[in-house]
Amino acid sequence: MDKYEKVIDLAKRRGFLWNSFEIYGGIAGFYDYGPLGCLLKNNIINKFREEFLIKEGFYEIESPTIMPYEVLKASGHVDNFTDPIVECKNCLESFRADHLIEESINIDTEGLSLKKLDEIIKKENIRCPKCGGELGEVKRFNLMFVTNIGPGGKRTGYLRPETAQGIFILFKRLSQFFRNKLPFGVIQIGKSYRNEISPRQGVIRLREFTQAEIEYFVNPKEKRHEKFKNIEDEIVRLLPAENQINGLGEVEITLKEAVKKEIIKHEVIGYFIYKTKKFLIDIGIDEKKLRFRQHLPDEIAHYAIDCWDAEIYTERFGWIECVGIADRTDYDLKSHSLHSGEQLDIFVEGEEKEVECYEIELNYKIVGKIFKKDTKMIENYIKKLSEEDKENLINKLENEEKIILEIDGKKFEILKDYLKIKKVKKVIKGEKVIPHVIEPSFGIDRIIYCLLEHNFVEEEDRVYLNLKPYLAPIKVYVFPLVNRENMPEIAKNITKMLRENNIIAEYDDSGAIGRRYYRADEIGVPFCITVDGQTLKDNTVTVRERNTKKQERVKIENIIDYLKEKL
RNA sequence: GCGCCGGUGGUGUAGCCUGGUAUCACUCUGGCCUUCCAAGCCAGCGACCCGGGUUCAAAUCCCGGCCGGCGCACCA
Repeated sequence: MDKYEKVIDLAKRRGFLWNSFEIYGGIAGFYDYGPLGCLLKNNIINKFREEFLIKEGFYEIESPTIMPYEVLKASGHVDNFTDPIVECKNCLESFRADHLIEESINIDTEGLSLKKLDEIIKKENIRCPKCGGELGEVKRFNLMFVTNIGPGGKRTGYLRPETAQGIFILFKRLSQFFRNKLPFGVIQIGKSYRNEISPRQGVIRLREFTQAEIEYFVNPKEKRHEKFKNIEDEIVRLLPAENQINGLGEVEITLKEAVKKEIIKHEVIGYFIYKTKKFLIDIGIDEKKLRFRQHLPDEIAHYAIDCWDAEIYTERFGWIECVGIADRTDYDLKSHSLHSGEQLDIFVEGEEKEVECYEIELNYKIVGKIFKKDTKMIENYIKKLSEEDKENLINKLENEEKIILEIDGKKFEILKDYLKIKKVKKVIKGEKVIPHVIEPSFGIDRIIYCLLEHNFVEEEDRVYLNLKPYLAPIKVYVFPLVNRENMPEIAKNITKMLRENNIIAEYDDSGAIGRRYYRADEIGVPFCITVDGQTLKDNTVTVRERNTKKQERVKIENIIDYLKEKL
């Protein structure tokens, strides 16, 4: 039995993780969180909120998990989140088109279009490897789950493949919420869906999984971070792209140096690498089993300029990607702006500059009488002119005494005295920019598995989960040492008192005391309270700490304070 | 999705080859006992992955599916 098996076995037996739909045979890629798993997951997510929402001043939003076609079209998922497949016309079996070609004629199909793949199959007369039948057209298999919105299936929807898009499309609302000041950070925590071809490795690769994503919007010209100097001496373990290419290993380096040497592109990414490390270590990931690996040039998304994965070491799977930290630039906002027609930018105050420009107003007394209803149209036209166009117009008017404006197919003759032209000096305080977005994206399910594995401790005579008290699903077990002399009643009352003080506690009086300790240890209960003979005399109980097994006598009336201090 | 291997109470298993409804241990539940780390005693709950075929009869043989493991592929 390897460690993975031991951990999953424990998780299943004790109610952390279960295969979904088990009584119907199960479906790969789906897992249920049982009672303890759910508590643990919520505790982790709350820690995430503490670290990013409270301490960083980010805010959380929650958007739908079903998204209309347009959103995913704009994000590129409809077109690019796909594999090319081809179906046999005879036996209806599906194959990866690119692989079929590579196998049959041994050429590289990287980057070829569907059409091209189709042509190759026709030209080379590639046939079904199973039955020899003719192959159909090459199609895309999209890894998104498709659904219909509303009756009649008129609108196509998809289950979101990432939570990020929900944030991007709220950009206008969000920038207003943050009073139009960069930088700002937005969090979304929730389910995402990918119809994986062959999900395996338990909870590591799921079709429905929980992401906690941050989109941190920054001025493209300002990728420094105000808190970087506080953390720049922190040493991190990095595996830069260059080292991977040259077969070199990891480096231990301060963030300051990594940014200075341009291993890490800029301070913001550096800062999030620090925050990610802090969060993971705070919840109990083993620091020795954590590293940050930079994406290689051929694996990084084309729109990203730097990307680092927090990788966590597991005994069975080796290093697995649990967090991705990417600078996605303005790709998403630009794309949504283009497709939606909304301006997704923000005004950034910059250096004060004095510029000369013209102000043009209509001389309404004259113009109004002449153009009547069309006046408004001319007014709008003039307002929208750029500085350059204004200058051209004014010059022309000077030279030719009149100009003809053509607006919406109508022609208007404008004379010099129709306009009031003023040359003014204006102070410009900034410009409109499309923010860049730095995205740390956490795979919560993977992190939970790694956390369980790293904190699964085997001793000669017991197994325990070394969960931090604040993360442990159940905080306290309460036992009567023996089931007589009122001890069960006292223990039950203590359990009740703990629960009334918001401490999750369980009562257990079955079997011998050792067995109860064992059961509690196995699910990571940090404290066990035992009511014994002495309790009857002086109202004290023993509090036993999970890892050390050491006991301390505490007065019942002080129990709540005692525990709250440690949780 | 391909190839190989596997699937029996909650867990680990015996039985499968050579067809006749299932072994043992642990866990779990209730009780007794027990004054601090899986003690003991009594009683109890609990399983042949699903579907089809062969057969008087299928956990057992055959086929398909599902799930799991490994290898390949995939992982924007």
